[in-house]
Amino acid sequence: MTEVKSRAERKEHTRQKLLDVTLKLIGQRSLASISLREVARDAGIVPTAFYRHFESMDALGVELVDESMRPLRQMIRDARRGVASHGDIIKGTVEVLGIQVRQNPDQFRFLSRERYGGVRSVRRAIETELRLFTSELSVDLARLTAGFDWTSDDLEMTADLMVAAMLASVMDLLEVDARHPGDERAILERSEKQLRLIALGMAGWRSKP
Amino acid sequence: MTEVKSRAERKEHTRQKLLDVTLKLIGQRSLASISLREVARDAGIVPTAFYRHFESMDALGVELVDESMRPLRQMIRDARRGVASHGDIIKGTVEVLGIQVRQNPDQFRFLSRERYGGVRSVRRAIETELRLFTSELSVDLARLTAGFDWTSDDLEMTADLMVAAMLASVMDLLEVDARHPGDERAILERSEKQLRLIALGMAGWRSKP
DNA sequence: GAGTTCGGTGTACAGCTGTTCACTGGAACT
DNA sequence: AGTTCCAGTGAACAGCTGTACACCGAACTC
Repeated sequence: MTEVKSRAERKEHTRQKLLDVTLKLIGQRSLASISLREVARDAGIVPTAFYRHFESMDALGVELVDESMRPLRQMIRDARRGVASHGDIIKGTVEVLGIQVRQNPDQFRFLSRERYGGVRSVRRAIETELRLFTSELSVDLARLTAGFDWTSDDLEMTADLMVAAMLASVMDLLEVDARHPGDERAILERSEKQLRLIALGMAGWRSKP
Repeated sequence: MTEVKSRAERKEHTRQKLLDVTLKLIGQRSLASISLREVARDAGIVPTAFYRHFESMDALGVELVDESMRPLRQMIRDARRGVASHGDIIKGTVEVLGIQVRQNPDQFRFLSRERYGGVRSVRRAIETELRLFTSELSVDLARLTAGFDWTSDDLEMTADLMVAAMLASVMDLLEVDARHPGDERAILERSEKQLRLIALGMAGWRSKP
């Protein structure tokens, strides 16, 4: 049994429940079509109590972006650790990607649903975080291309392409969950090939100053 | 003045108006958050008359996919014609992409919004059309790689990567409309570089049987 | 121990939603 | 000319929505 005592703890608890419940609901519909009352109901509180935590559903959505980005950030860390131990960067990265998506489907679904689909504020929050993700990756790429005088612009461009490719795979992964697990492997293998193709392109690339 | 006479013509006219109005509304919000009454109101029709044309908003959405795919199909044709005359495939393709997005922003916005965001039936309709688009592209790629014994699987994989890259650019293009037109050029140039990077990768690729 | 803070409650209201039903008036068919 | 068809009407419905308001009672502060 989890004993809850302090008022602040209780508040944090229901706040988290509101976020969790919304994430669950996002699994089937878009944020814009989820009502404040519905979220409150599923969280076991009265509608008006919702305002004790967020001033609107949009505000909750923005908070949810932070929450959902955590698995993505974890992904970077895992992937970097994987590089050190595993050897094959690409294989390791794709493996980590598959694991994270399988472990946090709701978070990834939320991000892909609302990235272009929803309210402006949520969209911008996601785009900002994703840009951060891309520039982190381009830092890693800079390390790999050290000595080949890549411009930072070309590094960004390449990182952007890789992120686009990986996100497309993520979305494909999310669409097949009900079907055979074989599809998952197929998608991950294709993703690996795509990244390998890009890496091959990088080998032949010459930055123009 | 456009004179309308026949009953069938009148019906087709309001039907088209319903589709147009919905497309306009999608510019700001997602399909799921647009109400039947709102669409009917903007089309100058009483809510119940809506059912004379579509059995639900979801059904209208599926029709809208067809409607919105037309610019994309046009894009393929233009791009192919551009290849014949222009010489540089990639430059021509990206040019066509920029033009089509600028000319049909609402259609592209609808597709990107609802591709992952909305109702299952609409999502599936878009995914189906996009798969068609990808396989068309892989046919073109097959022609370009003739003699290098690429497997059809690898052709699909590459086409998929290219489509993902181009769609990501489309979405970026849609997000900047209010800002300076310089951003548009920057996005298109990055897109061109990305496709060139992939092409470079293709040159070094060896299909494994 | 008295007083304050504050998550959560319950009621209430105006406004919107999808869908029903019986209807109308003019084009289309015979 | 008489009849049928049918896109569009208008009123009515039950149900949902966000939000305002006064209130409670337990955890906190002093």
